[in-house]
Amino acid sequence: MAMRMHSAAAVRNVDESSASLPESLEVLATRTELAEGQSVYRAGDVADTWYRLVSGAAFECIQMADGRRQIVDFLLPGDLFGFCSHARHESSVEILVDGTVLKEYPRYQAEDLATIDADVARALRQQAFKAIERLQSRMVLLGRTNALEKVSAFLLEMSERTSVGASDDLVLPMSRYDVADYLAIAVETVSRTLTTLKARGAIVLANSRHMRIMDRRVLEGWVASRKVHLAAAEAGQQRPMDLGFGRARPIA
Amino acid sequence: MAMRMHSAAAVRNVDESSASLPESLEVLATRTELAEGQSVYRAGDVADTWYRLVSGAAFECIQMADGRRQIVDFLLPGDLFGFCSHARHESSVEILVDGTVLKEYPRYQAEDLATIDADVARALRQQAFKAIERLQSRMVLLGRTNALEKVSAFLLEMSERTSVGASDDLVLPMSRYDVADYLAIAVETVSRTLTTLKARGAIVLANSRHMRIMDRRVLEGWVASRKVHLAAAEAGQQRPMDLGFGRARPIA
DNA sequence: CGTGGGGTTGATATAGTTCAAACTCTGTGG
DNA sequence: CCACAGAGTTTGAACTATATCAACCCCACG
Repeated sequence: MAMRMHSAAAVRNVDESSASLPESLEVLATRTELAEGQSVYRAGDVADTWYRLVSGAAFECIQMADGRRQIVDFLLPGDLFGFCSHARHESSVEILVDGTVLKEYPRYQAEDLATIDADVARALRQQAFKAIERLQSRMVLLGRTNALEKVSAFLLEMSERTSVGASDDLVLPMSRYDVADYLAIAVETVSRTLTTLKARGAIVLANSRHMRIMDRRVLEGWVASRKVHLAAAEAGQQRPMDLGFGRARPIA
Repeated sequence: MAMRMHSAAAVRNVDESSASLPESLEVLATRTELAEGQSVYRAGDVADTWYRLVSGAAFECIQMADGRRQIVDFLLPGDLFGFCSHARHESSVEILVDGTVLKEYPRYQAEDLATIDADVARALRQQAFKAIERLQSRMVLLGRTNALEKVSAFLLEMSERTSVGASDDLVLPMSRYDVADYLAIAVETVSRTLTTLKARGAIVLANSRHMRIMDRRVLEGWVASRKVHLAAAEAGQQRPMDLGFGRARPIA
């Protein structure tokens, strides 16, 4: 099971910082450290715990009847997960890198606390709303868009989520297979697309997981799936720049 | 703008029933009736209201820079929407059928109420969790799966969400274009796929929006994207039945 | 040094997009 | 009341992006 270690994924730690969970909730938490390949929970398990990833990385996925899987989200430091409106989980969560640390919050204790502490309730609601928005953005990406758009947007997303500052260095904690199941394209297509982006000078690969973004513009140029009001805010010539064979549809 | 009326979409009313919002929240609500084509809110609008659709139908969509749009959700009676973690909306909501009724809840009053009334807080959280699960299921559908799977799953979803009892009659409140933008496939593909399903005896079309499901099994047979533990529960021979040219991948 | 998982690259097949045209239905105006 | 108009829908034909199949490379590890 355990694969060999790639250059220990340089994902920042977010201990108390970005997550912004009230202290009253934090005292309920238990700390756990897990190894690569271990699962936090599986589809069908009782959903009696919420989690927050402190360091490392994981993914949440849904297994399908025919053996395929869809990775629904990559979990990075600060992310809250394990929410479920039922008694049992519909998805599974698996650890991507050795030594991933997470905090566990007993669900019913936390819910009880939320009935008493309005701050806790608000924080939870806020986290849920954020999750909804992230899912919606991801739907846009999954739905439309071609492989170049998907991979470009993926790199930008990961860059934004994992980098400490505005670094252009990017270390992916997941394999090409994982990326493929996240973007819902074949591994081969992921690989080919990265090669294309490399050829266009958008990125440079140190090794398969470690890359540097050389030209964000090229990546952004492919992402037509930006929401309009955001795109509009960028002013100027933001029409998807012609990269040689671009064929953005006529603007309605 | 206003298109002609199709046989007034037979969508059930869910007045106080399924929604299960606490009475204390309900007293804040305002009732509004809207016509087809009107928008409830647009991307960029201030998000100071939550909504619940009482009767009729609407859709939530995200407009993209190149003119395409992704329909993120169809809203049917009982559905709560308008949640937003920011101050402004990232998506738009448009009415699909004339005379759609919705209730409006002032966001900040509702949030204040949630800090006092734990029932309100719990109901909101629960609704948010449900929304997350629905979005995840939809991601699975969008991501993988071919046109037949998408359309079949769509019909089953709509049948489940709109029918009062276990009726096999299905009246779609939306156009083929809307379906296409929901499933992220071309209109032509939607049309062709429906024709295929008709030819296979899965459905019968009264008119373009009104159909009857003749053989649920055929539809379900295409939906390999069922989650495993659900599919497993169905026991027996649930391997995607051979419909002539099925080509489910080998089971890992 | 061999093994095996991950990754890349190539050749081929195909599902779905795109372009184009015809058809259906409903509402409108002469 | 019928003809016209136009959106919505269906069907056809050609094209293409991506999946699929297959080979190969690379590197860590035993």
